[in-house]
Amino acid sequence: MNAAFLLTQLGTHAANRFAERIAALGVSPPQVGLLRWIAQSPGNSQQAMARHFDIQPSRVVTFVDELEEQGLAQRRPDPTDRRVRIVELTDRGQEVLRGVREVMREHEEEIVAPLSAEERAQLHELLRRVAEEAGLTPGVHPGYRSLPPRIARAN
Amino acid sequence: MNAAFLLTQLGTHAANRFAERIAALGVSPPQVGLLRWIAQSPGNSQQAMARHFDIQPSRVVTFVDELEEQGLAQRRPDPTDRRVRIVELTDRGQEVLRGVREVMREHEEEIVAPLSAEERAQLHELLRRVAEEAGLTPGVHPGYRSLPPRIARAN
DNA sequence: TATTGTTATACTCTATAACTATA
DNA sequence: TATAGTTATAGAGTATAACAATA
Repeated sequence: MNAAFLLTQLGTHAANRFAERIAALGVSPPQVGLLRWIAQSPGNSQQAMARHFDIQPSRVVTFVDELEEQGLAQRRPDPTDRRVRIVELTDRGQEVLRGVREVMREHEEEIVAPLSAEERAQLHELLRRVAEEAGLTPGVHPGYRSLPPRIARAN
Repeated sequence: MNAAFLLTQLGTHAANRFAERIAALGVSPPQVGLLRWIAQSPGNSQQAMARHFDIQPSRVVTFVDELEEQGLAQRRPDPTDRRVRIVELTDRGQEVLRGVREVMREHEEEIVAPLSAEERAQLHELLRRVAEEAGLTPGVHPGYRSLPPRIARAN
């Protein structure tokens, strides 16, 4: 079992566990990504969101529709360009986001549970360097675009 | 960016890169998983395969169909139980598997490229312990069952 | 003419259940 | 009555292209 396979295996495991945890808050992993980004970069359009996450604009529509239906975000017209719809969090969305942050802390603790404080720092630094070399955008999940999302993978 | 998120992000990246590499050999990630398992545990039924990978028997049918159409594996009747179909590799399947192993070495080298030999050993050991604590079956990819396989994840 | 957001459509992956042939 | 393999069906997730409103 080489490091690349362990990364794939653990990455999927971590994503699955996180999805289970936030399901209790009524949100999905991509919704969490959007909530966090909306909070951090307020006043942005859906196009900006599509560019940031490198997804299709039509998918942004679906995600924002979901957030709106759940009362976590709302669309607002841009006063300077009537084509644009600015997306912002509702009070309830900010509340859910606080819950998400707590879940993230619990999740992190669970994943690195078997490691000492020193080992955690070591792992973090090694992963950070590998991610940097791979050219990954900090905070943005690369998704599964080119990957047939099936189960019985060897790597 | 905590370790859990880095694992998710890097795991997806590694899986995507591996899928790209083996696409040149004409096989998909799950096909690689099956090829390797068939080679390592010869004479097994499709049911055994479904149990090992924890997937539905109906999916095994699809995967083995694909392998057969590509001439990489073939079904053979079990002499002791006429319900059972034993799956084995063809010569061409074994040849492709050798290519897959070479690709795995190249892939591993690419992922850990920025690390020294000592750091690679460190990372491997840390990942191994985390995977063990998480209860992951060695060599079996956990898949994306409970995870909405979308792109804009926060974790 | 280009851009924002939206809708429509098709395609892939997956889970479930029903079916057949054997045991 | 249970099991191995298969087929059929429906549901998610995704990509693509076309569209209306606006710039």
